Amino acid sequence: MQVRARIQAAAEARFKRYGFTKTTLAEIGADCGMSAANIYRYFDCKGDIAAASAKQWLANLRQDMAAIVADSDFGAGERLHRMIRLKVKSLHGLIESDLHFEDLIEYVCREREALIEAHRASERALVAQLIVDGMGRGEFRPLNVDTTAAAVIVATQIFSQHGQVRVAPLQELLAETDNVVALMVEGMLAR
Amino acid sequence: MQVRARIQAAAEARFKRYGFTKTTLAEIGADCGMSAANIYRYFDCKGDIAAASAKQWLANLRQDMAAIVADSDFGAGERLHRMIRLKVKSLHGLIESDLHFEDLIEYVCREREALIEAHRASERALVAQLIVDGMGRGEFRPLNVDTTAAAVIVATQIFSQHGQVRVAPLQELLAETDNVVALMVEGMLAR
DNA sequence: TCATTAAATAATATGTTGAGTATTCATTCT
DNA sequence: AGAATGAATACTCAACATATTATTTAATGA
Repeated sequence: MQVRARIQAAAEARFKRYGFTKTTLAEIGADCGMSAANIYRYFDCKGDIAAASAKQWLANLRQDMAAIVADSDFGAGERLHRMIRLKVKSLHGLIESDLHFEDLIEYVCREREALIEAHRASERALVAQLIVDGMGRGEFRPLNVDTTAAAVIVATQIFSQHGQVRVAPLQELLAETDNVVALMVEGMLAR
Repeated sequence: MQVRARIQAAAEARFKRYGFTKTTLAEIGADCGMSAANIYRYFDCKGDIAAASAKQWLANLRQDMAAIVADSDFGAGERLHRMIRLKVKSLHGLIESDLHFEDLIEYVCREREALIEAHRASERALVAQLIVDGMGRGEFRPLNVDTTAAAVIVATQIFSQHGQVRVAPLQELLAETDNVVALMVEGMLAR
């Protein structure tokens, strides 16, 4: 395994078990059989390791969402439902895993806004793709694709905020999510 | 003016100018010509004074929203738009007023969740009323009133979070709000 | 030359103290 | 008795010292 990947894996394991702030570079280095200083040959700073993990997690999520979008066995509305549900479930699972990922999530949300915003842009693109597809099928009425995609993402954003996710049980979150998406899909359908 | 009201007014003036945390009970007392200790005859704690102010502000907002709901010159969809816009504009105005209300808002959101939740319940009730009215007019299709009202409130909630409000300019917030509401209203319309 | 480290430095977190403030209470005033 | 206060107490916050940790640098070994 490449050194960089080994470092990232070791760091991820510790972030998971002890949290981001309570993990030291010395510990990560020791896990990889190297000094803390040497880590800087592979990452510019501690936060970059966390960011790399987060980026990968988001990329996985995106891939799973893309798979749903691509599955044309289902209607566009149905796929939208599934996509948003997946997103909510994934984040909830991460937070509820009783591991100590919370401060890593907080760090990334606070210090790496660009990462989050890029992911959100990808989500908008996926929804846009779904909308185009839905219009092509005659399932959706003619819509302003970008505006509508943005509206869907922002309206469901609340269900992916850790503050929100922490307090509500998954079932409740999913029920509310479904209601919001259902209403929006209904607004998108062709008459 | 009643003593309690005088205290509240004096506190509000200072909260507005200097912020919640930087205002001391001694100052509020001095403004009312009394000792800090005596304030405790009228409020149980400092936070209760802030809560009373917030409660009143929310009650005002609710009243303005109710006025919009009651104005049957407009269609239900149009009234929903106006109601949500008013909410977004009001909070934005409060935060942008360059006064120092921010820490008071944070305090209330953090320590007085019940107040916020009660207000949100009122909002849901107003939207529910609007939906019933819209259905009565034949403007809306038959809907599950409570579920739909909850969906509208939660989907637009993001526009009333100070974290969100602080970063985005009002015009942008309003545009996004309108897009979300428009899509949901479209989903509510009778065919 | 590249990978690595120990040691130096910078930044951050932790702990401690003192000052300031919220809250309580015994007492005074009316 | 109800209204109010000064003084006592408890709590919170800012400033400072200390310890940990992140990051840089100069030096070493492959």
